[in-house]
Amino acid sequence: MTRPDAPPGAVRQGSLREWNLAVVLGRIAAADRPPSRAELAAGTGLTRATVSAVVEDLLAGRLVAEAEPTPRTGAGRPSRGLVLATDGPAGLGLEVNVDYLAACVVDLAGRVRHHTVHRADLRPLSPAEALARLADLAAHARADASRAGLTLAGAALAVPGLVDDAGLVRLAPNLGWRDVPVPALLGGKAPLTAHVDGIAPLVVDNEANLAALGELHAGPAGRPSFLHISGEVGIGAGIVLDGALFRGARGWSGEIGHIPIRPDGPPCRCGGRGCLETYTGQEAILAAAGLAGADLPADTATTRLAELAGAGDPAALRALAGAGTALGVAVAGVVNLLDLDTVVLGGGYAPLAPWLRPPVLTEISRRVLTAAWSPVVVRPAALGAAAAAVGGAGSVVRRILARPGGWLARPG
Amino acid sequence: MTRPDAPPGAVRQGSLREWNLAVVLGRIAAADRPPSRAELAAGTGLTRATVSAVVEDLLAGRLVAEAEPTPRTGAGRPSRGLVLATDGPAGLGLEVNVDYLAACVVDLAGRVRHHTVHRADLRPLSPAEALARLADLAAHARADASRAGLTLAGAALAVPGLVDDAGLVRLAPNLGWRDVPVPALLGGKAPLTAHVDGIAPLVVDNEANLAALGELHAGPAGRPSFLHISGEVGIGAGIVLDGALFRGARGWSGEIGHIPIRPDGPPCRCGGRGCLETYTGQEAILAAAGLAGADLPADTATTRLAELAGAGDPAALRALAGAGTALGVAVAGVVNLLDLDTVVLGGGYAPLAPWLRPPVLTEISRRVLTAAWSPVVVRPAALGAAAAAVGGAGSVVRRILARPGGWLARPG
DNA sequence: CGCTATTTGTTCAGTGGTTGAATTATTTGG
DNA sequence: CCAAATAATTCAACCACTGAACAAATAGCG
Repeated sequence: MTRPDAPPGAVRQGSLREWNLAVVLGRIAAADRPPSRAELAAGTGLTRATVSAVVEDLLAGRLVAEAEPTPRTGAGRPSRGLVLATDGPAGLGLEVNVDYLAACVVDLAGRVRHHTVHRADLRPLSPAEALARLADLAAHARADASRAGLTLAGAALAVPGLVDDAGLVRLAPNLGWRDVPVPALLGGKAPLTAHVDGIAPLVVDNEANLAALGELHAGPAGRPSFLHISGEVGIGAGIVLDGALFRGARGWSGEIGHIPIRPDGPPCRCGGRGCLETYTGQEAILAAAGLAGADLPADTATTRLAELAGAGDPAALRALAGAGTALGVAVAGVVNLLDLDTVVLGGGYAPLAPWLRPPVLTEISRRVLTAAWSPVVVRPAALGAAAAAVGGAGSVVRRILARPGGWLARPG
Repeated sequence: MTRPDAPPGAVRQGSLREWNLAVVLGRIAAADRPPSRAELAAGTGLTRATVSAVVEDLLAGRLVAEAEPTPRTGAGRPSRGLVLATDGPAGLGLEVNVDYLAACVVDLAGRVRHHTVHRADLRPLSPAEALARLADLAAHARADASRAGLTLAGAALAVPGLVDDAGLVRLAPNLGWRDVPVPALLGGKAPLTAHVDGIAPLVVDNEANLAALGELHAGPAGRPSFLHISGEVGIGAGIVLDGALFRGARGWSGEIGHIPIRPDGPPCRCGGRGCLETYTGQEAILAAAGLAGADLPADTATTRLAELAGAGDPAALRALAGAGTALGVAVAGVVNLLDLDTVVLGGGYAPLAPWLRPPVLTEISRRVLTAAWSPVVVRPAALGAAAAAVGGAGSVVRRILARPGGWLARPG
């Protein structure tokens, strides 16, 4: 059942050590309390001698550190717990969205060590201007990280749109961007991050994908499968299957907004009819709640809607119930198809979760065959607003954890 | 982008060789013409010395053989091409379905070396009786394989229903089975297959899953993503993502039949309303075509429907157009969500593909955002009726190819 | 026919990394 | 203060890969 796929590449001599570095580091990262070398040996099946040698490399490379000795536990020589270093490599997470910019730094242990959000309507700005502002935030984050002894090993930028492999933003409708070569505009002058073999200096990715990754790493260890729905102007989803983000054949998975709800429903700007977005998109919900004309920034309008619903406003409640039912119909189909056990309401849906959750659950229990056996969890996202930036930064450090060889081999 | 997941297990000394055995074997399996040791060395990055040593192990273990020397090619010592052995391990594939039993043997190279189909209405029989008959087919297949010099290394049984990890058939509605302990009933007396470390002697799996695996292995090499739809009485789907079958959080993925098409459509036996199955299930299509009362076996009825449609019968054509449109609506949602590039019409849909394909394509082009960029292929299944048995047998040999160590370490 | 160029496959000393057992280090308990 | 217990390190042995030299087998050419 595990890894039925053919091995991708050959294994050369040194790969052995590289692999075991990753194994031991992964165990340290996944442990709930600092493990000793002996426990690592027992857990991995390696000998204590090997674990000692591996750990020595990791200590020298500032990837792990020895924890403070614990008070006392039993007889024998006390163990020295190992923890992920908090003064080694870190990831830089960036986000451009319609009404804010964000930058954050996440260390190896997954802790957010720096976080700045710059609120502003980005739509009037050109991509170059917006990215120049973002570069300022990034420089500030970099300086802050440096003061804390952290080295930025890579960066990930979240964009609300379709991105290709080279970091070209094909289309970000709500920003009004089209074919924007982000890496050239952002990293133009000096490189943002230190060069680390195997880590891309800047990855540009869809906001929904990175937010889903953030949710993945914020949650418990394991290999969960869930759907993370980002309800913004458009509705995007990040799909995590067996603990890995699934990007699709061309990297464009997650277009849940255009799942048909009623084949002959209202026309959608995608050309189809009755797509989910026409029922549950931000504009549709606000219009149904009577907030259409207000022309507030998206963020404010959602907050307003939540306030109205909390106060019992009938139009707001009706709008949210209708949206939740449509969302539930779509989600039920997805859960039936993929057998997911968790659905996360993120982005603009997170603050509306108290009102969206019940109708979604109703549709799931009505339509999902296996819901009776084992229930489906529907919950708001654990990470807050700028989840995508945190998720992006986290994806950088996760890659270092998965392949520490590149970091250890660096000149510095 | 490759393997961002943490390494699952530690790497001990001997794993190195084991891994390289799999790498070299995988290259031999994927090559379009028998590769030489030198070509393998160049392709894998290993030294010729290492490849020679690895190949020696594979030859000794009857996993590969040296091909007949080719006429002539150029200067230098002639190379000795390597091919997968056709007298080594093989997989046994079995299938229980509503109106037939099947058994087949597939060798390492993926060739079907034995295939028996026993047509009979299985519904009147008890599970024990049906499985006793299947055991006869299996014994015959085993004897035939033995005569050909093949050793059965494992078996896979396809069942049209929900199966749990232990091989217990929770529910197979069309067979009328519930909580049937298949392994105990089938393998009761003597083991079907030789014991091979790392290969389960008998895997019981959903028919749609194994049929999708068959389609995966019958297709070109690579890591494709596609949806394989088995249209029988119920509609199941096998989901292949990045070249691997996706089973879902609990192993129950693929319930495409209960994707909502119209939230307020006709009631479905699942308890929901307007599920795909109520539009495109075999019963629904036959009823719409006016073949409902005939009470033919499912297989015959489908053939009849294809004949009528081929002769231009208006009711049949109308029924198929309607079914295809509903199917297309569901498929469009799936393709939007998962960014698949291929949809395979299998099972009972394969013979109906000429009529189902056009409306499905219409809905996709109308509703899938990225269809304009890069088209979605909709095609009938390459494997015929008993695709699931072949797929199951193939999954056994694929596992040997992926982890040859277990086979090589066997006592015999 | 014999020689050279060329490519394949094997042999062998060398090396990196793991193994297993012995050894050292550090604490608790009597 | 010593024995028991557990943690971590040291070291010779071993396994698998590396690199280079070597043997094998063929085509081309005079």
